[in-house]
Amino acid sequence: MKHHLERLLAQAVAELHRRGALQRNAAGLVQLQRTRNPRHGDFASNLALLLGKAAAADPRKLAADLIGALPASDCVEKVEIAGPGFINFFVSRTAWREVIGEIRAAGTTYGNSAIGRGRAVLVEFVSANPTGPLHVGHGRGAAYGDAVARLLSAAGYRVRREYYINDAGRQMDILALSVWLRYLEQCGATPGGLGDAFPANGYQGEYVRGLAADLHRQHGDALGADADTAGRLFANLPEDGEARIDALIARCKCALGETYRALFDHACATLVERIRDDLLRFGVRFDHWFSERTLVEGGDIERAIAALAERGHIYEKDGATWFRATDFGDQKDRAVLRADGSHTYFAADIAYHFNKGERGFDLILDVLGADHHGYAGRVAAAFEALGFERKRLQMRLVQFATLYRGREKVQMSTRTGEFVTLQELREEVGVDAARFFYVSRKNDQHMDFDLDLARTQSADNPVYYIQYAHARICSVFRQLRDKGLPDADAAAPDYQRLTESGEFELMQTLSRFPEVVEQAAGGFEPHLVAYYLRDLAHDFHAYYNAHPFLSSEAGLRNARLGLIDSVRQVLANGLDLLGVGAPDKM
RNA sequence: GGGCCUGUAGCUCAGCCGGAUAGAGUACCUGGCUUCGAACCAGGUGGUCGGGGGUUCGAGUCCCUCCAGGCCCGCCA
Repeated sequence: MKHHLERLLAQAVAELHRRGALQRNAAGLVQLQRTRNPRHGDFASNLALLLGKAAAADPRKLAADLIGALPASDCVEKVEIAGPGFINFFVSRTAWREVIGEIRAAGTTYGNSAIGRGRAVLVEFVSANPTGPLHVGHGRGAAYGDAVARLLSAAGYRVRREYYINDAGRQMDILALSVWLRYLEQCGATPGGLGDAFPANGYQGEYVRGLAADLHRQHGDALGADADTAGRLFANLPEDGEARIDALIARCKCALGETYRALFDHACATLVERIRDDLLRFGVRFDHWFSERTLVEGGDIERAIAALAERGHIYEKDGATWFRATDFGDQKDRAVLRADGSHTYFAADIAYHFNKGERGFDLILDVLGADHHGYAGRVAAAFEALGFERKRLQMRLVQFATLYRGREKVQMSTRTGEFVTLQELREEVGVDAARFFYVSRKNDQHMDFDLDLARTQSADNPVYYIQYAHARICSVFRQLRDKGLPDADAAAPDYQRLTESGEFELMQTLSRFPEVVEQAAGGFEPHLVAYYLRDLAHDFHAYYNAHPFLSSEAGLRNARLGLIDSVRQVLANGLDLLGVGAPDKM
């Protein structure tokens, strides 16, 4: 509907231009807006105001000329000039009624568009280090990234979801060490347990003991150390915490030799598998799990640095190798190779984005936690420095959800093991409620998540309000069958029978859905869909309370059933875009 | 010190490329089930859009400045 009217306006502009009444063909300026006030019609355009400004002409006269040049259309009841030069469109009732047939014909594809033109897009999200289970902070990135991916698919993009596994860094060594130390406890090599000897900056979560127990079941004491070795393990360690844990890692590698790799791999693979399973239960499926280690072992980091060097963006200083990020708008230059020749975390990410760029995606979207925002600038800088078009790489930051239990703020740290896992959240509030809550705020909006409230007030969650509308409609159709009434579509419904204002409000809201999806996809803003669905559910519930559907008069009944069936369809389509279910009954 | 995000009703938040009288939920008040599901609906109370200046036909929206909160600023990952 909106696009149709926009085309009419664009034709009017072209016509005026052809007649010489307009300096330039400003069809690109055409924009329509849904009105807030019904007295302003259904759609309004400020086109004459914009053109009047550019041409120093009287906007009201321009508006009159535009209206005069407007092609005839059955959709348009009347067109008016208002205020300083707005053009107000009043859409005919017949045109509104057509949306019902459109929706029912399109079914699950209603709302889809082709604005993506089949372009390939890579969406990378979550990408949490496999050093522990996912927690509620990761949940937001998962819900957001997946909803964006669904939106982009609906908008005609070819979408690939990817998870980047940081399986090569020091954090993973710390994890492996932590598991080994717990394993030594299992072997009885450290009588009474490690107590205070366990490094404070190691991973202290209970799941580490679980991994150690797995190892002990599989290997017995074979990966252990005798009491003497275990005793020497903690002798003469550096005072400093970071140096201390690095020394422990070195001793662990030394004690285990080649089997260190097996320990490391077991911990990593187990946690990745757990994360994958966790996300699947959350309704999120990735197409590809990209391992950082494949970059390291495949020589991709050297290649990426060489590519930067070839373009003159690399220099040496203090024995280290630097990327001149400041040439690309970053705050400071960044090290890629340390003085000892090892690569930095950033170097691996340059290689990863080099790889992403070379895979030929038209659009690359990184969904990052807000704590990585300082990091976004340097990645974008490197991407451009590698010769890629900067616009191809888009980043969206997801702000943290601050957790509360009542008034109390919940502190979270993977290392100390104090966190609420995604699994616990799922079990407490359910997938649908959690996902809807996560995406019902803008990604860059800080979020307070009160766990007590989420649990006790789950019935007040807007998601139930929307799902209830869907279930209610399904229930009406069940009633129809129970009463032995004929199928609503036995004869083609005559929607001319719909004349109530509540019915036209519903049709208008229904017709907005494709616009909402388009806008939400274009701006990576799933929250728009969440707000839209609440509006639609509200219009439906109001209609439900005002008018009976199962009227004894078949013509009116079938028309109304057709209308609410299209509401059901749009509710289901919208919820699906957010990864939320649309139950038949609740 | 620098950078990013945020500031809209008591609370939690929307507000599309600047558009007409700033909207929801929640809380509070008043009504509505003998009838398709009351997890619902109707009505009401509630606003200096953080402060100040600027741009213009028009500013919650753009620019400048100040204030407040969150996060980040390593040859860690």
